[in-house]
Amino acid sequence: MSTVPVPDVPISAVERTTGLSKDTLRIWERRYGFPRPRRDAQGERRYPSDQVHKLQLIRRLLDRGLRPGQLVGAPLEELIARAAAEDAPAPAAAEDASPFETTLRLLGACDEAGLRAHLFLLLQRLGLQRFVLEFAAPMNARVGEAWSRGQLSISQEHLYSEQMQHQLRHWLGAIPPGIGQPTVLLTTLPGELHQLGLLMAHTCLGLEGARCVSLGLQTPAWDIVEAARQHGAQVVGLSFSAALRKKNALEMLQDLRARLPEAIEIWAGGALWDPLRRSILGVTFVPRLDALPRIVAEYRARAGVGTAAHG
Amino acid sequence: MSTVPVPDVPISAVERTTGLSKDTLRIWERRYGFPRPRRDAQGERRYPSDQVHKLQLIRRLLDRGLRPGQLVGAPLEELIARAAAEDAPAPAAAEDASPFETTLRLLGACDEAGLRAHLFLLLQRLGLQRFVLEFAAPMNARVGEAWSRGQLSISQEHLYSEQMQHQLRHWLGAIPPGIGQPTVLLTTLPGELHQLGLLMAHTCLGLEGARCVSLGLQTPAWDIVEAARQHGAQVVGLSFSAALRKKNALEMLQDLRARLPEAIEIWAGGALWDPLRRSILGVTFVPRLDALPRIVAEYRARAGVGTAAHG
DNA sequence: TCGACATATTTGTCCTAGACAAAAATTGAC
DNA sequence: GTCAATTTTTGTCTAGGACAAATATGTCGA
Repeated sequence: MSTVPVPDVPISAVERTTGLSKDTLRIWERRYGFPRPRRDAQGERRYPSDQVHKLQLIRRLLDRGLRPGQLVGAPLEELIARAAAEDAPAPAAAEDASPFETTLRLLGACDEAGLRAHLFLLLQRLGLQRFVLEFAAPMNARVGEAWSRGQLSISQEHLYSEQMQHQLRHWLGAIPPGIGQPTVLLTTLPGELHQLGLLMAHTCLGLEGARCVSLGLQTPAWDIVEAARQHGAQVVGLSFSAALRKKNALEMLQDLRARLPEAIEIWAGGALWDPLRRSILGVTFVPRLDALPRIVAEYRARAGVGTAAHG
Repeated sequence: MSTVPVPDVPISAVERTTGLSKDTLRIWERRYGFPRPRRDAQGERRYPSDQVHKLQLIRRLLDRGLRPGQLVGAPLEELIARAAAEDAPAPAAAEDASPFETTLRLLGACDEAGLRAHLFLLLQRLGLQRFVLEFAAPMNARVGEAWSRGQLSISQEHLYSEQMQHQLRHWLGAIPPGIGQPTVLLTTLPGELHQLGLLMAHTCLGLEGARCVSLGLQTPAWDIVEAARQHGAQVVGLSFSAALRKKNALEMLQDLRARLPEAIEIWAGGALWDPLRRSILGVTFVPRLDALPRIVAEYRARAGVGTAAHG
């Protein structure tokens, strides 16, 4: 219990905490009658915290594929029931002792030290490549599911991402700085917030002997073009997560393809690509991480270059 | 030269790449006559790329403290002249061989391998603590300056951040997982995009023997409260960069303070705090990283606990 | 010359309410 | 069942007006 009362929040704060745009919040109010914020002295919207919580719950359900029309107007109890209903099916399956289940259990318990040790041992046991391909990639999907199902909180998902990043970056530093072919410039387009996909791709490409230069998240298209030139990259590697809006992602990708010299390839991987794969010429889609070795090999055959040792 | 013409971009894309809100873009157009986008078949704004570039230049000048009224209406040449005028004073000073100058030179040359080696050697020479306090902290400021002065591109700044992150995370993994006092939950508020500050704080606290749990970037206030409870944190450590809007930052911080149990302290550090330091009760401001040892010591004295060994 | 205070200007965010296209769901034909 | 055509749903965009917070300018006194 805090002594200071939690004040009703303005629309900008709700946009921040729920990820719903101001426009969306206003039009839901107009169409569905919810949320129904109070107004301050200037007539501006002030959202009570219970409405914000309900909006966050709605957001989670939306991410699971439900539609606003059925959710936004519904009473809170129904939302909670729906959330519970979707929680039921999955957790029944699978062996409890698998690395996946263990990870989820440690996350659920917020056991940071245990998680760190678990990931470390797993990496040592599998080796870096198998750790990434056979554990990290499916584990990411599991964590994402568990989060959207409400079984993990945002902070627990963050904890997972942070620990996994530590492991990957630690061992990534041990890969000899590439002098091989091709030179891949790794980054994401603006708006993308998920680092893990990029880091895993970096690891896989590094293990294939490619020379990787990573710019981290959110590089604007124009700067990608500049950087590709400056680093002498033959390939631009992009990572996408489900969080990126489809429409925006497509536009940005087309834009980048148009600005980048044709000789430089674009390899795009990550989530959310089923409807988009066909639509852009000159972009190689990486369906899964374990396709990267093949794609690198094909590139080398096409470009007439060998591995690091021969290039 | 690309065969596909670069398409004019919609307002949402301009918002993303320039950081100027849609409202701002529209009102500048109304007030200053710039930008002046074309309209598509539906009457929606389509910004040509040269206008977007000019907007990015304006944005950079705004960050240096100039005001929109003098910039937005001005012709491109004047903006470039102004940018050049502000570039003049700084680069004259300082020894060329200092680690700072060397880093900037390597960045300017986009020499990733050289940068990596330089940082590695520097870290080994100084040790982790001095590397963070005496090199990384001032270097960050230098890179930020150089960027806002237009001497470094976005991609070069990203490269710096990425390499520095590698070094810090690599050696952070070597610090024994803390069992000491206090337990600090490290994260940033939503909207924050800069990781380095958080990582440096993590390193400093780890070296003081505190038990650190990092959630990475952008944890909503409510989830911070939850996570602090679950991890048994005595302190929530927050990192702020200059990019975060002042008003939003203040509001979010007040909100968090109100929701968090009084027994849990908030330590806030980073840029942009001069005007805000006094305004929030119950928040300890960390003026610079090298103040952390003192703050930790004071905490221990106050709480009547020793270091890790005694706690 | 400098600081403190009152006034004026600048500037970003919020408001309303209407329009429309892309995405999703539904219907119909085969 | 599968594919195409239609309807509904849904988010983003538009316009100009309003206002308060941030910043600049002017005035006074030390």
